[in-house]
Amino acid sequence: MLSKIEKKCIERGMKMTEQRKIIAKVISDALDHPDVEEVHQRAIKEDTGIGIATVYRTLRLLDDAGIVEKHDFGDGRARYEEILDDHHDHLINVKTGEIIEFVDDEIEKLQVAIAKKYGFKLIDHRLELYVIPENESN
Amino acid sequence: MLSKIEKKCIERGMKMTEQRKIIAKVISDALDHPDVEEVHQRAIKEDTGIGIATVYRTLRLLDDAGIVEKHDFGDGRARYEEILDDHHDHLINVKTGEIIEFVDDEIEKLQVAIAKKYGFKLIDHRLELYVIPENESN
DNA sequence: CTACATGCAAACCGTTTGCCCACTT
DNA sequence: AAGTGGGCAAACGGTTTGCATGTAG
Repeated sequence: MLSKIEKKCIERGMKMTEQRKIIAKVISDALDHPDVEEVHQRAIKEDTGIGIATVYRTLRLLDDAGIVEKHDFGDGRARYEEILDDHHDHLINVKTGEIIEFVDDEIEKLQVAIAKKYGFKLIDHRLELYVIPENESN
Repeated sequence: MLSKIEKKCIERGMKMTEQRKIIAKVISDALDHPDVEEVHQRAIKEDTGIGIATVYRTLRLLDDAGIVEKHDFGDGRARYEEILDDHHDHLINVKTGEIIEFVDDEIEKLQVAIAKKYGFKLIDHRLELYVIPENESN
């Protein structure tokens, strides 16, 4: 009855405290890209005692373990999401802050090709499209 | 004998003080993507008195005026480069910190198409390829 | 039982801002 | 001469860390 994210944590050798379980669950349940503050708020709903420092520490651990991905969408704080099998990039509606996930195989391939062209191997990338609703002027 | 970056500043209504001229020149002369500290260091070589707050203020001004572009390559501080006619994206060698500029029209077009597909207009994007030398393992 | 995790508050670090003086226009 | 810009140091906001205590393995 361990969740799959908890299993991953244990595989990576993490000591699973109550707090870490809760934080892992919050991330796993999230449908969005919460920042640390938000993860903290959600965690607190399940166990009042969790400190924000623990959230920071755990999120870093999860990031290092390759279980979550840390994003920086340019608003000054980090946002997190669980790494699942499906890779995707992000489209950010700058009017509303809404974030849409998308995949485009062609772009993915082109990226690898570009890296190769310069003699490198692509190990990571960041592609973010900042957009506004089609009809609006500014 | 005004440099073209200075001309742009004046067009945008900036009062051109000695400090701003120097900072503009530093940016214009830069072949790399200096952070604020680095711009400050280079500026100081031409006029010992420039304060770092002025560098921050001027860089922000230049960014707002669309004369420079502010980048965040994930190392915790902002980096700047002059906006010229050539648009390009960045390839970052994570082993050395070296930054290579590249353009790929096909990727550019695909981005516009993706935004459109979701009903948006692309106003900005960020594409960064994090790479390592082709032969190295990690 | 011991090494490691937590909570709290203080420290950090890049960046911004208030204040008062200096300079551009 | 008037109003904007600059320098300094203090404030800020997100994140990290030292320390004493608690807890998973």
